[in-house]
Amino acid sequence: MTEGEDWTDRHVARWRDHWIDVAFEDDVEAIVVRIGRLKQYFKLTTQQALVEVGLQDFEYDTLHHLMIRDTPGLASPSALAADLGISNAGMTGRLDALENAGWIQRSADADDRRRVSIEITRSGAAIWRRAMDLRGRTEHEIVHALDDEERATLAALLKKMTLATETDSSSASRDVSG
Amino acid sequence: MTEGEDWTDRHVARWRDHWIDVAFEDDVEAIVVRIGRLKQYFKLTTQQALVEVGLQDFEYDTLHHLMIRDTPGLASPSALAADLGISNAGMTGRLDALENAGWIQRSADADDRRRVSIEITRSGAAIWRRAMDLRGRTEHEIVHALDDEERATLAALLKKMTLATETDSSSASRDVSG
DNA sequence: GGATATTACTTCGCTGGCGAACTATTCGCC
DNA sequence: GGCGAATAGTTCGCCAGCGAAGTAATATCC
Repeated sequence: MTEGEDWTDRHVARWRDHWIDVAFEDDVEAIVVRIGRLKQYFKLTTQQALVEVGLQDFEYDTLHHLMIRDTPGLASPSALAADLGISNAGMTGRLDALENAGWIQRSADADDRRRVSIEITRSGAAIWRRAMDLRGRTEHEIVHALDDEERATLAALLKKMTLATETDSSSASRDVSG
Repeated sequence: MTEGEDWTDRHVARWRDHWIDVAFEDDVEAIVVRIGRLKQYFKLTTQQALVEVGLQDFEYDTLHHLMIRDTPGLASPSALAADLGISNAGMTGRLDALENAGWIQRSADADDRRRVSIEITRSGAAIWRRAMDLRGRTEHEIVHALDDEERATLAALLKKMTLATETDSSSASRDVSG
């Protein structure tokens, strides 16, 4: 249809024959695989950006989710863990690291002393911003392989699918990372 | 434009104001985030499928990549590690586990005794098939939130972007998981 | 043809994350 | 108002994966 083949075209072509006894449609497979590969690509470029600002993956991930919540820069450990899709135990570890680096601050809640409040520090917010900025560049570049109209179409089609996942009452529609 | 808002709509709306001093376009962000969320959803449903067949994530991942290569069911450890995007050290660990479970078989190459050949066993192929089948169901369901024409459009738009990532000469276009 | 480099894989020490058990606090209810 | 259940977070033991060093075989070059 357009110029060349991408990895997925070759993948699907190679496998059309093998999928005889497995429920399989190439167009579904092609879409799922391309989504996976794009995500992976974004992940790789994000990692490059993180190296530049001196941030590890899990550190950025945590700061990012802390910032994009409805109460930016402020959260409880368990709420943040749920957003991130990690266990509470893992959360404790991440917070130890971040607190140690001076990017967040733990403080005990006065009213309910079981609760701990996580707050981003000035330097935490600053380094997150720097990472965001770098990360955005490659994403911009790739997504702008499409023109304005195509981007709008793509966004709408993707949304139709995300709505399907989010409406789905099953447990799999639980919180998911951005 | 369509019925409701998805998570991403709310996310972008919430953040439009905060991104003043960061290079940011909502349409790019919306696309990137939706891709991430769809990938995450597929990952979750795959995991559910894996629980049903009694396979761990890394086991399926390895068997899958072993099967979808140009030489299905046959590979060298390092080639497979490259496909999977993991280190050779990690590969050794995975192969130990898979060999132990009887799903793959290691054998020394006669010509070059540094080389090891990995081959999938009958039971390895069988369990992979079962997992594939289950995994495919949810993916089908979600992707079929779109009609035939929409799927074709989506596939083409995604391909335009994957081509951009794969053409990109930078190191980030290295092999990526499917 | 023998020293040196390269290649293919494995072993080692360490780290992030998980589930389960634990601690401390608050809620609910009679 | 006091006892059992629920809730919030941390500690503990374990596992998968990483980078670096190690081992063994082959390639290269004088």
